[in-house]
Amino acid sequence: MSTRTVTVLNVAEKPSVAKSVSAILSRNQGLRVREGRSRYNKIFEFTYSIRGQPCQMLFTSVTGHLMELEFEDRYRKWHSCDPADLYHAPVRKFVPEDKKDIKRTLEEEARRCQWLVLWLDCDREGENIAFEVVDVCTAANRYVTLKRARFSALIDREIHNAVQNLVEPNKWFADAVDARQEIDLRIGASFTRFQTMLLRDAFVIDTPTDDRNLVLSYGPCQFPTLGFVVERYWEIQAHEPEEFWLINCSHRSDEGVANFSWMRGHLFDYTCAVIIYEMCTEEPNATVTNVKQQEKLKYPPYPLNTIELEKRASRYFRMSSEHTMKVAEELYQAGFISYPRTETDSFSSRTDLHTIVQEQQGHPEWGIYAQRLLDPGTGLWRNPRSGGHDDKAHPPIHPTKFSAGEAGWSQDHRKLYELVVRHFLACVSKPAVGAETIVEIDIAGEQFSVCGRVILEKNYLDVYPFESWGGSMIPTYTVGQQFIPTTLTLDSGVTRPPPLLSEADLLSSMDKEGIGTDATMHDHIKKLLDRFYVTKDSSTRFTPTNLGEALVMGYDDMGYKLWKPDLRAVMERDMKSVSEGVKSKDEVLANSLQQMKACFLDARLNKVKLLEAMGIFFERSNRAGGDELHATGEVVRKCGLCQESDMVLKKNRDGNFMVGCLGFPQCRNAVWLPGSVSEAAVTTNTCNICTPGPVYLIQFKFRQLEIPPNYSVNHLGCIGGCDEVLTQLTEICGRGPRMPARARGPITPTSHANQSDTRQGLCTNCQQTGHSLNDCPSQNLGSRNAERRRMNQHNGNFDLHAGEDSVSCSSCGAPCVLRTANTANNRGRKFYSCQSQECNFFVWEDNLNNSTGERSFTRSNTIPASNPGRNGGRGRGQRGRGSRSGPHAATATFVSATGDPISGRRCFVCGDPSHFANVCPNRGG
DNA sequence: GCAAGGTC
Repeated sequence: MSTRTVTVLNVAEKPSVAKSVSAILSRNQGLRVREGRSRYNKIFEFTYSIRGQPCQMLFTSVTGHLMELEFEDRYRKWHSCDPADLYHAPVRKFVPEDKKDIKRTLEEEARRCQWLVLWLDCDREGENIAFEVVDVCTAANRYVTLKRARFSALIDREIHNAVQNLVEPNKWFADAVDARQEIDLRIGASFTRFQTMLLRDAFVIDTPTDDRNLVLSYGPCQFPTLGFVVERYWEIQAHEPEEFWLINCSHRSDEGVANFSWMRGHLFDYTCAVIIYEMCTEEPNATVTNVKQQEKLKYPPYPLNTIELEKRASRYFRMSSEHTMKVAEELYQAGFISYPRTETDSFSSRTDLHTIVQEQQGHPEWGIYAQRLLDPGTGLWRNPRSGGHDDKAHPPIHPTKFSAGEAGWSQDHRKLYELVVRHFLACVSKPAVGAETIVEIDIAGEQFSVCGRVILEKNYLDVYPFESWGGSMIPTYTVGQQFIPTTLTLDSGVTRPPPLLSEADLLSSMDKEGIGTDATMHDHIKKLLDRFYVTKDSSTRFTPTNLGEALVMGYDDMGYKLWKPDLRAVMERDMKSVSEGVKSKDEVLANSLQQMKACFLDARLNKVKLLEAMGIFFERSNRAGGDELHATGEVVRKCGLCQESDMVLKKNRDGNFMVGCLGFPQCRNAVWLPGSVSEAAVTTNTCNICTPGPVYLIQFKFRQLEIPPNYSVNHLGCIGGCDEVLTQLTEICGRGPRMPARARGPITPTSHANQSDTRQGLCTNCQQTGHSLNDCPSQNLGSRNAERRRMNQHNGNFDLHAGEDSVSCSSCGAPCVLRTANTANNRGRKFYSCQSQECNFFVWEDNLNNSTGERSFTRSNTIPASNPGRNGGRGRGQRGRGSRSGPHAATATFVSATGDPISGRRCFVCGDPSHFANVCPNRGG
């Protein structure tokens, strides 16, 4: 061991780490600081001893990556080569202009050093940056000795331990990043050039930018992010509202009101609901069967990491994630909050949490709370929970300096600082405590329940007003107590589509699927907005633009998952293999690029899919010569929306008919016609109902196999809104162009609030353009259609291929045919349908067999046997007489749980076929 | 003019 002092160049990934580590190692003794070439990256100097070796330590930093990857010059220009060449064009790493000063500092300092110690973040990117630093330093001084400091937190013990146990840099980690960079560059550049050059000039793309400057970028992170937005949008469009029924019960006493909920939730079968409701109203006496009292805790949030900060700022303040990170960065630079880019959501046991709280005691708004927190007598303190993530480099985001507001702060600086402080104080507080009482009652064998809650201690909620926990008082009940409900109603509702994705939803999806990193997610979201792929409304919800939807649709029609997270997931797995030494960088690169090139070439062969998808939304540009997709058709009426142009009948390339406004794209009024239309021609006959006229009638011919048997193949119809046949067939068969085929995966009925803001001009009832929900022509038909569905459950597209398994209709005796439903909710489900056009009988096949599952619970024509007590011989004489064996009827007779045949057309109280029992005037009570 | 990843 030489006793001669060696000079050691230490390099951290960012200035803050250089400063912290220098302070720890020098113990703030003899620490000097001087300027480097870069104004942000200072150089700290102090003496230290590494394993007995006296060292003159120089500590500086970079700012993230020092180098970028680019194609060689001759491939840089867009028209310099075929985009497919970019999969093998030579690439090089270089130091960009704005990093040259850091490079010069490293070169100058390296020349006078014997050792180089790499203090970059201990993750893959950090390891890669370490090798960039090594490249620069060894080019200036090839004799320098390389060492890596491996640390897991910026705390004394870790740092001293790291410097006394220096290791070798990990090439595998760095290789993994090299592979990722190269794949991202080649895929991104090739697809971006391809789709931009293919589409930009071929269509009139109405974006706020000059067409010539429009870039239709593709990237392995931005496209899956776009995919999340489009997928949700399609889910909303494919949603078929479904009517459901539920029984509500309330009870008012001297102590207040209790609103009981039906424990079945709701039923989709009206007849079932009516039967049960009937039983309840006939024996309305309620018996309290259970009173459950329990203490409930509402826990404070986990310590704050980047994604959570972005999500909460979006939810509480509607700040964009990009703006949040900008403001957080400024607060960090000014020393008010800790480092804002961190995955960590648990505090190290060594963090001095009390001191952080102490600093906040003087704040006019939360100072008192901080004082209470520190007073052991209050018992308010509780050690923070662990969220389970630790990036080993930074603590959770927390306040680092007291402020009651600074002169230069904007409202957003104040809000974000307040969020960070209140979140921190909440984390070290006790959970809120509530007392919950759940009361269950039985009415005629049906169970109902209500929950009351009293907040006993607010605790953390006192300092965290962003979260709330509602209390609700209910009267006192005892088991066995009986009462007559104040109200007992049969109510209806309709399933709603899920809402558009909010910024917080989007961040969650990206986080879950591994798209981007905590430091880049907001960039990808911003990129979608900058590229005009999506728009964001005032409640931070995202809608794809026509451009965004068309691009995703084009690749989807090719059958590629380029807009799904899968590609990124595969790359992530490959990177992991490289970083573990399981695969080599070259192997992964060769394999991955070969596959992606094949995919690229295939996509280019199938470019017509992209063109077709774009053609649905955009006019062909004259620049590209001609407009084959929008040939002018016959005039049907004057457009009621723009009141300028004519609406004409058109046939799209995919064979579907529509009536669209010639003012397109300025006016987007359109009526989509049923997908089952095979021929359509405008006649000279006019409608004498629809205004403003004239509205010319259209002679339609439908494909027989695609419409229910009780509809005629030929139909003279009106698109003005008066034509119920057309409306029904549109509902049954789906609209022509695209939406029915877009429903991906099961669409779960949800009860979210009505869609407030979908794409402009799109009706939320029928999803067509040209009118709003309020004046939707299908709106008033909705209830009639629901009624029709109840009467005649032929609510599907029918495939008449399976005719052999026939049974006799129990209603009229005619043969029944086994068919397959083709609606979104029942696609593939078999049912028997009577062949007689006069008879409406049908029964689901799985109700005849012993099928099980939720579907039979919610949509079955028989009452589920979830409540066997109901058949206990109560009610009117005939009820309970039935020979029902299990949850499903064993014969083709359409029966209720009680065994009663159900005609579906008469009132159960008076037998009158003109109404149902819930509105029967003879029902009484 | 293209990606995504660091960071001021």
